Amino acid sequence: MRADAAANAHAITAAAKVLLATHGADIPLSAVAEQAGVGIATLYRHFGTREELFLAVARSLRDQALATIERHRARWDEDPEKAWTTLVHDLASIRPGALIPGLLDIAADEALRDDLTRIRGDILNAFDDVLEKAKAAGLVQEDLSPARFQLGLATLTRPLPDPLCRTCRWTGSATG
Amino acid sequence: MRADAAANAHAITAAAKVLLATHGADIPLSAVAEQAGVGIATLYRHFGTREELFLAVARSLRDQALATIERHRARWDEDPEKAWTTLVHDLASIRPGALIPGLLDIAADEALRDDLTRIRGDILNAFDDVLEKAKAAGLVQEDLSPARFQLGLATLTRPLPDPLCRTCRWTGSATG
Amino acid sequence: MRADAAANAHAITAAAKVLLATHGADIPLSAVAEQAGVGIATLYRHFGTREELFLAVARSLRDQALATIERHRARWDEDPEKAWTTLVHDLASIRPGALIPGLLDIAADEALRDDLTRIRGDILNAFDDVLEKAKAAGLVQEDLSPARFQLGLATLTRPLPDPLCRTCRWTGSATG
Amino acid sequence: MRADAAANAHAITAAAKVLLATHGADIPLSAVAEQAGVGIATLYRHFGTREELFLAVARSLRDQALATIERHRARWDEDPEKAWTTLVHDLASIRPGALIPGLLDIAADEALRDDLTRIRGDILNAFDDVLEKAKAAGLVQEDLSPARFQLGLATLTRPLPDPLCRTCRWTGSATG
DNA sequence: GATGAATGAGCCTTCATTCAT
DNA sequence: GATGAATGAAGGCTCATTCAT
Repeated sequence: MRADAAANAHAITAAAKVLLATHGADIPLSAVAEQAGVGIATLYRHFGTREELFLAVARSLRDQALATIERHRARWDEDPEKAWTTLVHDLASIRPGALIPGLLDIAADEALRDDLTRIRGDILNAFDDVLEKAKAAGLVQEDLSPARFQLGLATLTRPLPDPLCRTCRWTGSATG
Repeated sequence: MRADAAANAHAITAAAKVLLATHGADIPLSAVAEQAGVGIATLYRHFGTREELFLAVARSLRDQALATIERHRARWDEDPEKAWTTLVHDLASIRPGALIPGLLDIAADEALRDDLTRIRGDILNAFDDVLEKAKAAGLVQEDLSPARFQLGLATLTRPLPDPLCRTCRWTGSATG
Repeated sequence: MRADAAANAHAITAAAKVLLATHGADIPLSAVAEQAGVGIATLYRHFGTREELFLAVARSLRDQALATIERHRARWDEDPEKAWTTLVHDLASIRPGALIPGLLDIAADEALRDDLTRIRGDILNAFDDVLEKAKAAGLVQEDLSPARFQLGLATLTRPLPDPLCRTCRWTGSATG
Repeated sequence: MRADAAANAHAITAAAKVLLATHGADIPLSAVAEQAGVGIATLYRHFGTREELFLAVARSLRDQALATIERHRARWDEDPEKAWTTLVHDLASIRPGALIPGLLDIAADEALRDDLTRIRGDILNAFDDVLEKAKAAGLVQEDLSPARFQLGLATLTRPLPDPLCRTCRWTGSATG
């Protein structure tokens, strides 16, 4: 039964990640539960509050980001520019921006703020390393802080609230 | 009483602009009405639907943008770089990103899509002119399309949903 | 100006009659005003309350009914059966049923009940006459009271709330 | 809790039947919920939309009607006239007219029209049988179609919108 | 542990009615 | 006299959260 529970918890965060990335942070939690294939009560049993769920998603995204950085560590010496470019691309494809509005709610919660700060610290530390290398290779401005870099990633990957990315083409030339 | 009504309509769009810019597009319309100092029914009398209100805001932002561009036209010959920089800054301070999610809803509405397209066309035309000059002065890449430029402005000025920009400082060095 | 006002009042009751007959008594008074080509405030100036408007409609319908009866009086001696049949048909085409729900609201109002009773009395009196003749001619049951006759007319002419008399054919053979 | 839920669903349709029969189809659903002793959200959980609730009521009325016809089947051979009279009386006491305005809304809904048609078909079939017998016994006109018979029942049992059946006695002699 | 059911609170929208011009 | 504007109250519906099985 423990395994079942863990599997459910995982399915729930996975579902939340998918729905957050596509529809933004305003999704009904019942939609997350449905997407995860569990009942709404199960979701609440595992995460207690909406904020805790989002926090779990944040942890998961952090782990993805750290793993991504780790994965690129080797390539760095071969071809710094290539390494940096693909790293940024891969980090962006995690779509950290999707979580921002949700995380603001967490930051508003006295009790959860510290958890969030810790998660963010992990990320900033990892960014620090990698930015050093990038700066050494002359690939980014000297004064780009980890926080600033993170903000940029988040800003650029915030999802539109969904409905019709099809109908409404805001982009002109895709490469412009 | 015609004057009163016009004043109210103006107060409502002004309130909507403020609240959209700070809290994003998910605000209750009752909050807009309250901020404007009118009853909710007055808001609906003037705008009929949430979409029409947002469309009015979009028109207002367009007018601001066009006026901003106009205002910078003179400076252009003196100091192109300065002109371009301040123009971009001023356009960004209109915070076009605040409206995006709201406008998506409009674009979803068969009946309002054309209005939206027209508004956007006005802006793109104005951007076209100004981008030509900027390209001529070597200030932007040759292949930056008006649509792409607009997308960039909007992406970068999307507001956080609010609660506590105080508590949670995502930015590191402000200039980084 | 007096003539204008009277014309407006008349236009309003006429509009109310039309809308009541087709959509039932739940119509917005603003729709009545619009149909009459006047502002909503004009409607209220003339009728004060929704109930008074309906009362005016009731008076108008009463007048139509009385006039109808009068009109048939002559024919009675020639051909009683024909007279009775066409009379009933003509009375039904006034659609008294359309007003019933509205009149119930009036009857609920202490102050207006008497007006309503008086109007109804006029009708019942007229029915009394005519029913006597019909009974004498053996065209209706002896025990049909004026009130009962009126109730029957009203019941049978109550309008459906409108939307789709087209889509939904409740009637089978029209003559069955 | 499955049993509880079913009991609630039943209580809700029962409440709806009562309120529809007495106040007509314009009742607030919150009143239905209250009468059923449940919260408004419970009503919506069970029925989703106002139309679905009314459809459930329609099904219930159909079942009552079919059961009523079945119940009278035996008596038919003994005393056809008595059987027919009491049958009609019992069918009328189901007050099918109460639902008409509500059903019109359903008929307007593309998705629900078929359900409604099916329910109605069940009733018409049952009427067909019984009308045959009545015609054989010379109790009704040969050309009375089931649809026409149903229409008559519905027309005659449409409830008044309520307020004060006490104050306002539209009926004269009850038997006239 | 998992689940569906229940619920109140909240936002959207409409309408009867009043007011100022 | 006539008008459009303003407004609160009410009903429709959804969602986060809790409870009982």
